[in-house]
Amino acid sequence: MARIYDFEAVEHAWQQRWLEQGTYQVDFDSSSDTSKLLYVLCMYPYPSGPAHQGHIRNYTLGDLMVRYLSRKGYTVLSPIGFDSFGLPAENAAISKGVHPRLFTDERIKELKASLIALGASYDWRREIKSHDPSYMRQNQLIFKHFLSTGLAYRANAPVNWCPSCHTVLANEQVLSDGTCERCGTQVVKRDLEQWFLRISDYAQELLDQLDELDWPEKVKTMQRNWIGRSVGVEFDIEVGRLSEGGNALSSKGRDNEKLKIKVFTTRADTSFGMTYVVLAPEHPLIDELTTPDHAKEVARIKELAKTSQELQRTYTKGSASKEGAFTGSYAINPFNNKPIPVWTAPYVLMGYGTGAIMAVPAEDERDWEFASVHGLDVIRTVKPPEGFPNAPWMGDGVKINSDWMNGLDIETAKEKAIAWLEERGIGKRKVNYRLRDWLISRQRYWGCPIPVVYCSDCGVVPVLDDQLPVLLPEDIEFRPTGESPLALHEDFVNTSCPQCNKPAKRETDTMDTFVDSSWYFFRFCDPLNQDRPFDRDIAEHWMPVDYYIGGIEHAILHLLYARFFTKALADVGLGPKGLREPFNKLVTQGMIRLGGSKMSKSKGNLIAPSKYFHTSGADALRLYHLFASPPSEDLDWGEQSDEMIEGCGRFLDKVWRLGYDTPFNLSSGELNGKDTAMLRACHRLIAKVTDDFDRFSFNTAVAACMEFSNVLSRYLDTETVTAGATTDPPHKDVYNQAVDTLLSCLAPMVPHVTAEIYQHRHNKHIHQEPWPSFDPKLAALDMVTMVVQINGKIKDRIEVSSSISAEEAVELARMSSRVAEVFASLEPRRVIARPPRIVNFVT
RNA sequence: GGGGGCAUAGCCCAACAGGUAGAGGCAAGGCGCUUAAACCGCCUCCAGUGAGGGUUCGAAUCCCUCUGCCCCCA
Repeated sequence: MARIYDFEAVEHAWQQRWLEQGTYQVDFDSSSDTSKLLYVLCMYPYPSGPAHQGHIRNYTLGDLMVRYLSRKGYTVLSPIGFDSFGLPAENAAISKGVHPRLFTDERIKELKASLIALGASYDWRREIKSHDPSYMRQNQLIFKHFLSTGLAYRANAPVNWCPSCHTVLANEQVLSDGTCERCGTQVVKRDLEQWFLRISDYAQELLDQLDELDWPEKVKTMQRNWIGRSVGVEFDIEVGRLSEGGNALSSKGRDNEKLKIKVFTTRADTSFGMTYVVLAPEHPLIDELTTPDHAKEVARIKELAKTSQELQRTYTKGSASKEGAFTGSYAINPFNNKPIPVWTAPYVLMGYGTGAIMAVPAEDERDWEFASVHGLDVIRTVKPPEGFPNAPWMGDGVKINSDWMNGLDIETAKEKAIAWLEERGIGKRKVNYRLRDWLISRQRYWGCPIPVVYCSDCGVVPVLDDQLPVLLPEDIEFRPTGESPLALHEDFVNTSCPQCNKPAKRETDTMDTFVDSSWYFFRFCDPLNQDRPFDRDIAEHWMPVDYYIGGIEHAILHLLYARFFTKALADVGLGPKGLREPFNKLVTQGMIRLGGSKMSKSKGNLIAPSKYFHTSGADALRLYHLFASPPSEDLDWGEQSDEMIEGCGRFLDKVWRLGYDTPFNLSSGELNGKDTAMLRACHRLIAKVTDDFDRFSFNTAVAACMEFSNVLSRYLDTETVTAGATTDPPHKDVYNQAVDTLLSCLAPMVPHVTAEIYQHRHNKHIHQEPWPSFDPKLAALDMVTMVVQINGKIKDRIEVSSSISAEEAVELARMSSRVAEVFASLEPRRVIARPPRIVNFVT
């Protein structure tokens, strides 16, 4: 399709100019007016090669905000970097034999080229790459701070282990049937000593401070659910003296030490309905409580738990969820001193609460199903509504079968039950969180090494600061089995103890890449700092991020970890003291879909944006992304997308035609009615676009510009004017103002073509011009159409002044012929007037 | 299984505090321009808002039920 300007040349020239002149470089200056500093940030990308449509959408939105806010007089920090550690690079190394570093650097180059070709405005001096040694060094310094303050610790935790590949798998590498994605072998759980960050210490604060954030409610809700606060009680259940045959419990005869099972419940009111106890198969007391005649069954359950994923274990209808085994032991319900059987089942997880539950089948769905399968007792303690079927009842009701709780409501009974346990020293009120500590160990090569050394004499010793960063060895072998390459690298593993200098072993785990992305926004404020991750004062001036723009898929993990890091950094003295939250306003963009599913590399349904740079240009592609749907909605990439992008290109051609060459024969006399109408349209456009930008409604801003261009082209009537055939030519000043207004409003969205036309017209840089202002009086319409209704049915439309009073409006409406007809003989019962829009008569 | 979002013309989408269902674009068709075509300009076509109920003078908008699609959690 032929275009009237050479968009590739124009776009390339401006991109070079912005790069060479450092147009969007900003610096912190203690004299700057801090109220005029803004920080606009798009989530930094994982470098997957040339940009995909999701990137284009994200970085177009961010760039628009940067350019718009700059012109409103703010100093806007707009950095970009690359989240460059991660599994894909390592997989490529295994399958293609490319070194992850080369692979990654190549892809960063490609992605960076796409971002430049998109015309996005960044302060490139601040570019960060997570795999850059200077970034790794600071990452490791932060880890050491966390280690010395107890925020980082080591503990045993189960990992997904592929027995055939001899390797640890991330959850996403385990298929839904529990097999290894690479070799198809059944994955098992295996305990490993691993590193954790104590995010759970911050659970309450992470929950509370959500209230203050200008984030989409949806994201806040997801985080609340993820943190999963529940209030309840933790109490001990003694293991009793009865065995199955009614004989004294044989178990190792520990008379003086009664065995106790600790359970957590949010429904202490149902304690009288507790008919059994279930331990997680990994529970430390399992072996002690299992009697010899049940050992085989219990062993089977333990094995089952090892090989199933958490999802399968807890899923109500899942195959593993109803499995379980009796241990042979009995516990004593402290409320009524009755013996109840102790079971073990995979549906109870060791990682949640105490790893043991009191089971109340009558008031819990999963317990009910389990009890039905295994023939366990059910005792209702809440009276279900009349006619309720034979099923668990979780709703409100009066307590029954509960001794001294009978007749109470659930809330009161809960309180009394907790108090009862506390008085007797059996239990304690407790707040429990679903949020668990963050496991950051990855048994991988392409990540930031955890900077510690294991010495047989000194134990766990952090690597000295002056020996940081611990770098990844370059000469590394990647086995197709996926074994951790670092663990196999003798020179890397064997080192000396920083304390005693004796031979020692290096930690071979690397950090979860979410660690890298949990503080990069701080580093952007002070990216070259060698001594510290960043200077606190400088960070304090830019932080928090004013607009954080990124995909909804990061609603939970990344955003929660980044919030945690902000608090933790402040608490260990690295971050700005009072800064508890990193992202003030969050803008989440919807996904790009193709054929109903998410467009992604793994699905192989990418439509590469690069071709559009050549066929329609970056401006047209940007405009399409802004125009096609509101940012937060998903965008379906369909057959019409190409046509719409072409349409956007046609619109830019039109803008070029309207503005590049000034037509001849313009008037310079008095303004006539046509001229003032055009002038008012200018003010309306500025008002509309400003408002739309402020509320992230870019699709309507584009539409307003298109509408305006139609008005302008009708006003101009180019053909007639250039032919000199009109007796009523447009006014020169009005025409110029109209073109400049259009360019000005479009500039943040389509930066190249507007810059080019503006340069030609005024020899000035449009992106450095102030954002246009408007006169609200001129922006308002003076005449509007008022609707006259009778009983809500439209009877007439009248042109009225937009400032009409209610009385005048009713009077005019009554004079309307169809209304006058109806009300010639009867009076309306009611008149509703909402000037200047509507008058409604009710008979 | 639980929570959330969305549903308006053939398609993408507007309608901002309940007040004229249409701003803009894509596609289709027609006319003009042209030797012809493309480009360009003008015009036309097309829905009563997923279904049903409720509140209201008035509902795309608020409430309830249902259906479909998507997302998150289990």
